[in-house]
Amino acid sequence: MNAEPSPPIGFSCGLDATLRIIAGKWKPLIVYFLAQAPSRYGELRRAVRGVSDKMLIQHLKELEADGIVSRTDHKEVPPRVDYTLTPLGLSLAEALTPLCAWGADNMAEVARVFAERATWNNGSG
Amino acid sequence: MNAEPSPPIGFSCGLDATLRIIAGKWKPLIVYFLAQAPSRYGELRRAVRGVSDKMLIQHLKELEADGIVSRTDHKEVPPRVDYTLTPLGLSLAEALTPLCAWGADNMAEVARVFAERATWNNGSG
DNA sequence: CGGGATCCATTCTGATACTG
DNA sequence: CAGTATCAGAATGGATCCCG
Repeated sequence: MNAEPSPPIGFSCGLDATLRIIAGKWKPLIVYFLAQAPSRYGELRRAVRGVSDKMLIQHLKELEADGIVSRTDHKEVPPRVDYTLTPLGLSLAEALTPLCAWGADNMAEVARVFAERATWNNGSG
Repeated sequence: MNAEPSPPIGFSCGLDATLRIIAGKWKPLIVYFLAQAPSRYGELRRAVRGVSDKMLIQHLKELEADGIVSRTDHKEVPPRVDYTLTPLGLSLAEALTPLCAWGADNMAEVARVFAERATWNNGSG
C-alpha cells in the first residue's frame, strides 16, 4: 500500500477533527444556514439549493448524532419539524463565518476559475 | 428530480463559493498544512496522513488550477518538487484557521462522538 | 523521489417513486 | 409537509506496475 494505516480516532490537528464533522457535501451549508434562521425541513431544503431529500435527511441525522443540530417534531398535522443548532453547533457555525467571508470576497475569482474549468469539460461539443 | 436546478455558477452565499474550492476530502488539510510549512511532495504526503498518492496528486492539480497552490519543479535528480500557497491560497488558509481552532477546542467532544458511532458499526449484529 | 495509469471494491451522492 | 426505499452513477481509495 502507499499510505500509512491511519488510526481510528487520532487527529493530526484540530482541522482534522473538524473535518470529520463537516465532511459531507452539504453539511457546512446546513450548519451555516441554521445559524442564520430557525428552520423547518422544507425551508432548509429550499435554502440549501441543490440538495436532495435523501442527502438532507441523512446529513441532518448525522449532524444530530454528532451533537451539532437538534430536531423538534411538533407532532402536528400537517407535519412540522424544526431543526436548530445546539450550542456546539452554534460555535461551529461561527468558525465557518470566515470561510463565508472569504468566498464572498473572492467570489468573482472563484466564478472565473469554474467558468474556465467548465470549458475543459464540454470541449467535446 | 426533487431539487431546483441550480445554476452553474450561482452561489447561494460566500460559503457556497468557498466549498466549491475546498470540496474534496483532503483539500482543506492540504491548504492548511501548506500554510504552515513549505512542502515537498513527500512531506505533504506524510503530513496529510491517510491520503493516497492518487488523491493527493489529483487534489493538488485541482488546487493549482484553482489558483490556490503553486507548483515548482526544481528539475533535479533525485526529483524535487515544492508546493506553496499563492496569495489567494494563503488567504483561504487564514479563513480555515477558526475551523482548526474549533476542532482543537472540541476535540474531546468530537472523539467521543466518533467513538460512540464506532460502536454502532461493529455491534456485530 | 515524484508522478502516472489501470483494475476493482467501497462509499457517497443523486434521481425517482412512494408513504403517512 | 416530512420522511423513506431503491437503483444508478460518480467520487474515493487500495493495490500494483511503470517511468525518468
